[in-house]
Amino acid sequence: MPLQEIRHAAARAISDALASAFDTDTGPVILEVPPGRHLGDLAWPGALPLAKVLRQSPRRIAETVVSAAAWPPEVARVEIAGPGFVNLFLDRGRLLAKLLVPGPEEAGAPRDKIVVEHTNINPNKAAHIGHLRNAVLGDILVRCLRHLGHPVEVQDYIDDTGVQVADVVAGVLYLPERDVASALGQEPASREELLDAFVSRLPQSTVPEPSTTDFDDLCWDLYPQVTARYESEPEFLGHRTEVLRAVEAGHGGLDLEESVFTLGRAASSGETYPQRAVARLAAAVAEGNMRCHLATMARLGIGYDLLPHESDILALGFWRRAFELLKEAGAIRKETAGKNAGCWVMSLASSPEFADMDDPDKILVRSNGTVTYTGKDIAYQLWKLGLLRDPSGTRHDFGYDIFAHWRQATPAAPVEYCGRSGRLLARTRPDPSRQIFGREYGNGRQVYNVIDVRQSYPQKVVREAVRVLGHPRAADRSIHFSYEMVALTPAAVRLIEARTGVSFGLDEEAMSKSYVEMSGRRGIGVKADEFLDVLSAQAEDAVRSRTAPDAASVNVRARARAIAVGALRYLMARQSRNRVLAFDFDEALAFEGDTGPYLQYSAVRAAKIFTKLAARRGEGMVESEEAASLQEAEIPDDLWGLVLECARRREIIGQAVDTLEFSLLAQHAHNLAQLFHKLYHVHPVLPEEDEALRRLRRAVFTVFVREMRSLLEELLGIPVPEEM
RNA sequence: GCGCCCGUAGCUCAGCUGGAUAGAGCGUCAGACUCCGGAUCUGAAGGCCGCGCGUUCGAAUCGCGCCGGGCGCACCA
Repeated sequence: MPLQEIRHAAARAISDALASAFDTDTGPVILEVPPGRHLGDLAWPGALPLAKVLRQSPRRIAETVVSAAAWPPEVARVEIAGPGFVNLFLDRGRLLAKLLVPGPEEAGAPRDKIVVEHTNINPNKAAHIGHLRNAVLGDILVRCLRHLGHPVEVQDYIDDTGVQVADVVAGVLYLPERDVASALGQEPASREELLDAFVSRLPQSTVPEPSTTDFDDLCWDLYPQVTARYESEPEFLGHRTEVLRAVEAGHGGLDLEESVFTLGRAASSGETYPQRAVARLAAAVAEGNMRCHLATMARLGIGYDLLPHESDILALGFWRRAFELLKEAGAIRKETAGKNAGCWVMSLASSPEFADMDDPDKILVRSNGTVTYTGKDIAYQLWKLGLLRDPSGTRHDFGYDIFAHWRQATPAAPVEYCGRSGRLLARTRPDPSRQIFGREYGNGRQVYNVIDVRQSYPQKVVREAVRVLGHPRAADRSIHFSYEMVALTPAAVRLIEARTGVSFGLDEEAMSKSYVEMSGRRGIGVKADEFLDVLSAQAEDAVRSRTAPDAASVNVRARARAIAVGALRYLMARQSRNRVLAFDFDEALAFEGDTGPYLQYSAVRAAKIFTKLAARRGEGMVESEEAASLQEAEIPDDLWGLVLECARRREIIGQAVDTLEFSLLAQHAHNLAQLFHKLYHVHPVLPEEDEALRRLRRAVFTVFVREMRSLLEELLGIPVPEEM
């Protein structure tokens, strides 16, 4: 933040000087960071391109600017270098002192709410590492926005009426008993008994303990069996349709136990399954998986504010209203002929973005009258933006109730669901009269949808729908935060096959590519909880090998968990978002080099200096009173480099949010850690007898420790363990 | 076919709103403190920045055209 201010002030000084010295518009002034410390702390190369316009040598322009500019007090010295670069040298002591004084966070005007939707895992199987990329990126976005002072509402959308949930239900109800039994890990039994066994695996608490043998893992095993069946026996697809139809009709609040009983009885007597009971089972499957997903994300310190359910979007007629609005706006039409006959389609021909498409129409209502996902998503998006309204202007809204409360001990600690206090996690309800006192959901001024790049096209359609409904500005504020998928390296695939004894049957061509796409349908993937367990175990070994054997009391588990989360989150964050992340076990399990633990280690090590310092010299971190005495300090280049870098947080965050490129933030943190590690050996604090020198080092490391902790824990969500 | 993304060291990736010597990590090789933790640090080797043309005082960065790879263009989500 301080550097950003100085940058603005210096840029203004230059543009004022330009304005007074020359009579033409010279464009915006951009200051950059020069390539070497000897070239200053900030640089303006603008004299070079101006040379032609002003018909003067760039050097002369630079001289004119330098002598005319009223530099802010933070600028200590200005030099002109090379062909005409203007290099600014900052007042080092002054900036260091400033960084040590906790600055007043600028309050600013109250800001509008931002809605961020992320995670959104299909509630029909366990989360895999691809889902983690979504959740981690979404979570970091949320953390950054909040850091910048925005109120943010985090939504995890639950697609509880989709095909994938129906597939799992179809599996339990119709797959041969022996297949269901094998997924359950038990001996073959009657359908009735299997149904009981299946339901008994549902999570027993609001959010269960994370596990790799949980309900979502059971579904993970069952689901591929169903999809395989569809391929070998196409008639089996009829069961999917049947379940979907039941889900769409709703269960009307039927009791789960009763439903299971009815289903079991129907199975043993050979009757058809009663629709409402099927729907109830489907709801239980979705909810069971959702709870497991919350548990997985909790490990990573990721929590939410609201769980909007697709079933509620349908039940509350959100689509019906959106449909009316679209019809009124003339944005959709019913096809009477051609391949889309009988469907309601949205024409995209008039928008330039879609103009070149072969078929610029997108189906929103199928010929059988059901709504496509894109249709529902339009309704949901309108609600998120507060634009789903009656003719009278009243906002259409969900019913709500409290799903859980949660808290975190520190910003990056695991989320704990417990008790009746803490942050509130709400879920939507089909009864709009149910509201939570003092809470309003949706109605965001800006909306981020964190969804992988493969859904760019439907996301564009949603945005276009908002636009043609007369809300071009809102459409611009509907942002698709897209990122590339996580895939597996062939080596990773082979390893999973070897470990599980299951062959995915991939051909030679697929295995010769640089990566293999994960597929829930085929069961190809690395489960999130499983991977976190492996990481934790690995970290635990590492911690034990480094801890003195007599220190038995230390909480090795907690440290290992912090390291595992650090490694994972950094892995997900460091790569730029539009590159496929090819997951490789060796690389992902590395704790050295460009990894999360490297960053954590720098913070732990720096903090350790201060605990030793307190014990041996009775000195602590440099606080505001002592900071003033550093104003005149001579700060050598290397220490200064670290200080200057620490001052850049605000502009890095700003850039990361603007570009949705959080690898910038990860790199920045890595850069800081690297600078620190280099200085560490050269500038010892503890043994230094010169008090002034010791104070300077203490001051620099104070800035570093605080900055690093903030970057890691608050922004990247990477916990800093006590020791590691 | 149309659209989007990627192509930089042996491998994995930074750098891209044009700027001053193209950077990390892994791997390879050679080293480091009786001293705040070696999950660290120092050094070496390793680059027609996919290819070509153009714009510019200046291009890894911008434009056009190729080549190679991926994804999307469903009455799936």
